[in-house]
Amino acid sequence: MNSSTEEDYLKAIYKLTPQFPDGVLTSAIAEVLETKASSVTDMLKKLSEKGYINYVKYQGVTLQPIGEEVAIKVIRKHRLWEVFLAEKLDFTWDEIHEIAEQLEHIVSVNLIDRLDKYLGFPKFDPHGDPIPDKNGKFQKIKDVALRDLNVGDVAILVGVREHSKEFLQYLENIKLLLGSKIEVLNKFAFDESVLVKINGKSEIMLSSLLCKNISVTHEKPKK
Amino acid sequence: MNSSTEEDYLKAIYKLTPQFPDGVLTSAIAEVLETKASSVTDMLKKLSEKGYINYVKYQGVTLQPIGEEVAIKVIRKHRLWEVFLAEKLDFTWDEIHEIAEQLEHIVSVNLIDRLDKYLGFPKFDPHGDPIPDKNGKFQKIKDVALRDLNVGDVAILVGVREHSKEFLQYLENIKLLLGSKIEVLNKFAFDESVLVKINGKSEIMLSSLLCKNISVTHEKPKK
DNA sequence: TCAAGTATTTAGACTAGTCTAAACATTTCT
DNA sequence: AGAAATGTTTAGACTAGTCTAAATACTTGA
Repeated sequence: MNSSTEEDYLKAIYKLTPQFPDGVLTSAIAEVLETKASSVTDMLKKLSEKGYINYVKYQGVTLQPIGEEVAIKVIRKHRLWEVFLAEKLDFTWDEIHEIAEQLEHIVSVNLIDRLDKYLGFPKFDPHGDPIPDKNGKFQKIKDVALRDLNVGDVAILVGVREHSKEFLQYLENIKLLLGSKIEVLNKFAFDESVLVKINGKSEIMLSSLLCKNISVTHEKPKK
Repeated sequence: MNSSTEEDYLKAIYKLTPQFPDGVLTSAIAEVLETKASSVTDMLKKLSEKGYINYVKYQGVTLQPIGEEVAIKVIRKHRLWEVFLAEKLDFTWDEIHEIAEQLEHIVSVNLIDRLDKYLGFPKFDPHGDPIPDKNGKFQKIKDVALRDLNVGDVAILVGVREHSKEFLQYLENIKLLLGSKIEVLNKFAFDESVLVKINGKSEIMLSSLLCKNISVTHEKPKK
């Protein structure tokens, strides 16, 4: 059994792995967990002794299969609870994350599979991120940043790459939600802002930073 | 903000208060929390300093209004989650308690009120215990132990006074559930066992211990 | 290649919660 | 009332996790 702190570390390492393929750095973990590097070092030693990770002093850390399994399970729980909060309890995009941060650590053999069934085995969470199934498998969606579309392209919003309250609240405000249709009307090179039409209705100018953090695809993801 | 350990202590004190009206004893708290008396003493000092309880060395402890409020909130959360687990996820009577023990500590201003609404503002949990509303008010049901009925009495099962897995599993097995109709056919003085008919169908002999822990009433509780 | 700068680890201290063993109160029994 | 039994508290130690400050390793760049 792992403590919820251990789970948080494993999840953080898992999420950072794509950016640090040959070893996640201590400082990167410290930053996402909002803690100090020295605390991270302590925990890495512990997780290494327990066999969850491969840790070489000063060289960063990679997950062992068993550690990845734990991380994926936590992510599965997190995302299923997010679906529950959004669909059943009508929480908005920006509210669900921090509640799910707590719910993801609830321990029960059956609970999460029953919840999965109750929700109809959803494949994506409310932010468009894929939900691992019972066996830890999930579909990787081939998405692209809104920034990389060309004028005239039409796409569907399938995910966000940033989960801050401010960002998500802004998207809710302008009604730019999962599944929204986005047409690129114009792109302005000088500040990299993009003029789009949302769901064939409202036109709005999106900043460079915004466009970098919005994932879109030409195909609608299958539910 | 209170830690979940503090919440557990306040809840335990609250539940023990009826048995110890002028001061819950350290040893009683230690027993229900499955911990040592010395640990309890430490925590009582802390809760006392924080103003949640009234603690006099060697004299036991009573709740301050603010402590009672915290306890009732935790109980509200516990019981609402139990309703969710039983009604939405089809968990059985004996499984829901330990999952709810974890869920009761989830912190969110809105979560529990939304859950309450989603469940249709239930007044009783799956064990027949009343659920405090938003303001901490709840109906006290006037129940009586099955043991105290007379031959010929007919009653409805409205609650249980024991929450062990073994006890609850037994009741599930013999289909003696919340709302079951119970007719007292005979009482045997030598071992205080009772012969009953359940829902007008099966006849069964119930032991003294069982009858002590089953709460019944002549009126059906209003949902 | 070696000095300077940056990142990481170690050392030692702190908090929350727990425990055992010893000291101290309270209750009970004669 | 006083001794014995029981219950409670204190003292000191332990674990998990965190922190600051100092020491150490790695990286960069002249």
